Amino acid sequence: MKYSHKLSDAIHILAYVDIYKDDDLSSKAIALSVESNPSLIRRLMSTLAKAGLLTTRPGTVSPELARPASEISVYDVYEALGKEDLLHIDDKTNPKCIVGGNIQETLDGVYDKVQSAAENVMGAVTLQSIIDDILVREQKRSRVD
Amino acid sequence: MKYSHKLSDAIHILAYVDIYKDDDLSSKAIALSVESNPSLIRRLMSTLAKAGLLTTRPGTVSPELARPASEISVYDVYEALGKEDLLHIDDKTNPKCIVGGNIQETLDGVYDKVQSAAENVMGAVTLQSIIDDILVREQKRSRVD
DNA sequence: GATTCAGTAACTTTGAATGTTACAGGAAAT
DNA sequence: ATTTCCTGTAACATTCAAAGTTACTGAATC
Repeated sequence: MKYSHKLSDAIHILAYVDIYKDDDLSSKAIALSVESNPSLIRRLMSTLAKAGLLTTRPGTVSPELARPASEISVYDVYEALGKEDLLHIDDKTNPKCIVGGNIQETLDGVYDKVQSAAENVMGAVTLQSIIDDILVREQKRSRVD
Repeated sequence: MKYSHKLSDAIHILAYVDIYKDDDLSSKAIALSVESNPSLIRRLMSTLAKAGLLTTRPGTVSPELARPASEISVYDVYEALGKEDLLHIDDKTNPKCIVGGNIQETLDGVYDKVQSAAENVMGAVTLQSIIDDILVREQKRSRVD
């Protein structure tokens, strides 16, 4: 398939809303930063709002983080977007075969462990740390330029 | 995109080769178990052979694990298939923006940590443990049937 | 040399993602 | 209150990597 970067874009949006809180936060302005289109940004923002990470008011340009960036983890964003599994079993295997008939459940167990490990790391990274990292990198950039 | 289950199928093949080592190991027979087609199986087996996990001889039905199942990890298989990243950054963001210009590198760092955690778990799971799990499940199944 | 099957290349189909267009409705300003 | 700007959302189009398919070459065995 096409690779998804929904998670990256959602984090981008949240970081943008925080960093540019006193500037233009319209979907159009954010779309320019993401290099995407306003509709996609609104869709993502709507999802984030429904998950309680962002507050918005229809008709107004007023997105805000629903809670401090230090209390939003990458896992929260990942969860908001529907927790797309990282690995996928093949759910079409021959049940009459010793391997085909059992491997789905076996791999489910293995993939669950992989998934949990990944989610634990996501849970340990806050939006605030991402924002800080972005700002530090920006300072380094402007020093060189 | 379509979800990939290459990893699942590759593990399926290796488990099959070990469990059915005294039976028909033709790509056709394995395809019946995977419920896929022989060509796809051959492609995957070719990749596994090139990575040194499987030995084959052209023209003969003689696939064998290149080393004991206890010495092959899920990570080895994952690596053999090209280590497809689990999370993907959006590589098209506006470099003129504080967020767009830095978030790719920031997220690279975060995703690397997620990736490593996932790979560590994969490294701790052996093909042998998967085979054992399959066989145990099969015994339970036949007891009930 | 006929048959079987591995190995591989080229092409088609599938499906989930992003991109696009359009429109109804809320908010603010004049 | 009507104009303007924006959000929220639905419907549709496009993209692109995966799996599926077909076909061919060449190795091994009989």
